[in-house]
Amino acid sequence: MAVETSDKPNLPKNVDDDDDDMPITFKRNPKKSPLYSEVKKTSSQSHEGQSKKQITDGPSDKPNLPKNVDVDDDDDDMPVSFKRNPKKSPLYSEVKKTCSQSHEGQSNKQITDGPSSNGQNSKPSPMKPSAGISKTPNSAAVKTSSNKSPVANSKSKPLLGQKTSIDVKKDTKVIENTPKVKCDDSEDDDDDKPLSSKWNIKSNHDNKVVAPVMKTSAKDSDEDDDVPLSAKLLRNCNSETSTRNNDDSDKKPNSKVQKDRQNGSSTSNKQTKPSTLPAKRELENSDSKNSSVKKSKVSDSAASIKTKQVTVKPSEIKTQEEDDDDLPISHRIKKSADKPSSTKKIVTKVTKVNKSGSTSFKKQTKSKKTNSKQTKNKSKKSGSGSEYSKSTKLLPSGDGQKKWTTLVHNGVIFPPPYQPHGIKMLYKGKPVDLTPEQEEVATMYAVMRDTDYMQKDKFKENFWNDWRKLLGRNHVIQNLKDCDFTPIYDWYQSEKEKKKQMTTEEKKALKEEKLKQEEKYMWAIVDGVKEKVGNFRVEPPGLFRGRGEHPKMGKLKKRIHPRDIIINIGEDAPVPECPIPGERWKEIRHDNTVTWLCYWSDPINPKLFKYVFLAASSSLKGQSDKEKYEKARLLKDYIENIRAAYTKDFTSKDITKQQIAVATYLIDKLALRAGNEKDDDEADTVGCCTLKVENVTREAPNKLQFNFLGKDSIKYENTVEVELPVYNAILKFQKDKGPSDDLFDKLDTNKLNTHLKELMPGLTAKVFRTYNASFTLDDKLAKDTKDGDVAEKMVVYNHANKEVAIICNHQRSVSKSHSAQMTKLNEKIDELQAVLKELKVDLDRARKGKPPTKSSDGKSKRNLAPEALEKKISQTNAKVEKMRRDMMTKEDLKTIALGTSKLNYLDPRITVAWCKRHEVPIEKIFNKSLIAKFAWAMDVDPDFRF
DNA sequence: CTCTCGACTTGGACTCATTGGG
DNA sequence: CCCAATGAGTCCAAGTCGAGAG
Repeated sequence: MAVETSDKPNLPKNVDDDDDDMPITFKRNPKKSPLYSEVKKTSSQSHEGQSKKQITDGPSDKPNLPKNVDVDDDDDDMPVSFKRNPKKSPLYSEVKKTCSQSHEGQSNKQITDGPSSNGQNSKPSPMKPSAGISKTPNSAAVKTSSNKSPVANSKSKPLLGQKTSIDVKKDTKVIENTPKVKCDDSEDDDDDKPLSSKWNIKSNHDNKVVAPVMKTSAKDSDEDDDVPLSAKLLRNCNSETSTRNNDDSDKKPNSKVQKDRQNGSSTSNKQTKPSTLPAKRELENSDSKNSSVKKSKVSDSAASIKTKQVTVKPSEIKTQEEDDDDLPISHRIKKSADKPSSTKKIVTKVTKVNKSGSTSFKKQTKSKKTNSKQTKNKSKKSGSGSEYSKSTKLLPSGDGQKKWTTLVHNGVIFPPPYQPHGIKMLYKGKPVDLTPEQEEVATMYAVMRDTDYMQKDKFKENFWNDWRKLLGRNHVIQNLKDCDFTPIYDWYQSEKEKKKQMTTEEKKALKEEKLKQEEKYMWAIVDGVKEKVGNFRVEPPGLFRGRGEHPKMGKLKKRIHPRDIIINIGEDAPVPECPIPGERWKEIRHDNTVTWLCYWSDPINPKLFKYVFLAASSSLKGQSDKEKYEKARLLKDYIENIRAAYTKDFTSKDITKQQIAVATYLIDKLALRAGNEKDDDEADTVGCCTLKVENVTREAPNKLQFNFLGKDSIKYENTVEVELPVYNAILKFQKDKGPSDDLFDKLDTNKLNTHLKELMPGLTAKVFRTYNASFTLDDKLAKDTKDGDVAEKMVVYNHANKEVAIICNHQRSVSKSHSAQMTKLNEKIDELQAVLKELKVDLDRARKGKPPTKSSDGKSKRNLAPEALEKKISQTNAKVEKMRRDMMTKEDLKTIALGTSKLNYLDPRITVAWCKRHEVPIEKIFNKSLIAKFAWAMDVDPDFRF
């Protein structure tokens, strides 16, 4: 059983192996119906990751299974969505989190008063109800659900019951008690039972009735919903204070008053003194004092509130946390567990994460609700409509939902002002005087001499246009051609050299200095928990380095000032002091429906913004990451029917439908990106919906050759065998069009996604990438992992990872030294071969009692026993083998980037569970930052399957 | 409905620090 | 111990996608 179970799920993709073999599937199916369903699924998945070029898979897959047929039939009659939804709908809604919540979220947004607030206010409004898509009912649910679970079931049967019950309990607890203590308990529970297990379980159970996933969510949401994660965290943190969420919300109203606070500048002035102020301030006293002083407007109540909410002192936090950071996660977890009461109320990040992780999905749901509620309260103060809020479960992940309750941070750090070097460049051979501003830009250009940009006319042209504006019409310098930047370039090189020459100590000192300056910007306190900030450094000025043939490359990206920056921070938090004397922030907002801490508009394209977010290891990011993977897993339940549906539409008379079907097929099979429309002032790249006729070449009888530039102008080349109807449809779409016409002229990403959403709640084009990537990993690992040592298992993992990278077309440029390295390795191998040869000769001689030959340099060698020689030979052989393998891998991976998929597409729970099952240390696969980022996945059940 | 805005994820290259083989 | 290769971390460009405005 076991075997079967495990196998089944995975089967599908056989990239390498046997695509055709339906046999396998078939064989298996017969046995267990449940399994069979799984099999089927798999089979349907035909994609193959194979080498980029070749993906051949058979279309055949889908058609085969009997079951499919059934399904299909059903489906055919009604839209897939229909069938399924009915059952699920309720659940489903939960999952989504919907939002009917229209409550206000707005209030938050509110803006700032600030003088400066130019028009910017337009933030999105708060929450919109996103409509829950209740519309789509599903009927297929039953089937689906039954299908999937087999695996899980078999595995965890015993556990199931248990776990489940536990879960429930846990949840309950949580909900009910607010007290921190309880929370802790709950946490513990969670820890014991990995999330995954929960999920699995649920899904298993559900089987017959409802789609697993959904159910889960439903459950969760119900229970947990009331208590937002953040709240829990908060509690923990504050436990001492005994502050609760409620308090917060209650207070809010008051806080609202504060709203009027001035923008940072004024505030900052007041605050000015201690730079650290902000950080410290939340603390108890400091606050009260400072706050009153600082914020003229802040009401006392507000201040007090503040105190309560953020109990943690930043400084303290830091210390603790920092300590923790050094520890391995596991330790940290433990530690945190221990910490509780004694230490401040600070919850370590890890703890938090775990917690969230365990329940995150649900929690999230609830948190939203709660949030919305709170928000409302805030703005209006009254309305607690909890019920109301509840109804709004279905929030679209998008926004409108409250993301935090309290947010404290110190803003951003600016690059140092330009230091003129005074080196004169030459114009027509003569030194030219430049103002510091002119020199700064000249230096940016000079420094790029060695890059490829210098070969591009567009780059030079754009640079010249911008620089010329700085020089002024009548400047000596009249054209770029006669400019010689060499002196500046040389100066720059020597500066670089100097830096390199610094002693380690000097470097260290410098580093420390930098750290000291930056430290306060590195952390934010979100709902009482200290979290790392992602990019707190404002981008320095420079020349725009667009990728591919970007029309704006070389343009001057001007310096960003505080007056360009909009700060988002808790109402009760001190506005960060403006680091540049005499300047002030553009605007201060208190919008808790978004996660950014700051933003400014992109100087190159004012329509775009640059945001400062929390780091990937933050729970806010972790939560959404987890949701992403859960959504992808949900797709697993729908994929069969979705495939059946689009297959059916390959021949639809409705051209739009047909295009949607084919596009969906390509996205599913090839993991193409959606392909939004692009402006003319962007590089000309495409995704699925924007494919041009010329990007796809047909090769009879049924192959399609793709060739286009995708995101980041990375080339996508692939020839794939497709199902005949697809081939014919492409033929039809290309007919009577020019090479640069849109292949899918009736389609855009909006329509496509709208359609996808009818098939599955929350489904969008990019979910297929996540799904296919994670599914492939899970499948490959299950299929290919054999007994062996860690190194061998790593090979299996890396191979699976590589396959995913190929599917997703994650490329990297070949390193400059690649060929040199290969040559070197080859030489070494040759050398070793020579040694081998000699050793063999010596062995021969030794066996005959003769002395060894002389070594190449004429020296005589030691007389070795034949056994010793044999040993040496085998060692050398092993060495050669290893080198060969290394070379192959290196050559193999020279253009493939494994990191991207690991970071963005592979559900970490697959990896963690696999590591647990096969006793591979997780550190072998995830580095420190990945472990931090995936903290939410670390307690997954070893039986977890995607 | 379409277009634009806004927020957030994805992604390759660069930079800096660490590592490990000679 | 030294240096190149590796790997971690940073940077910031370039996508995706929801939602509101028109």
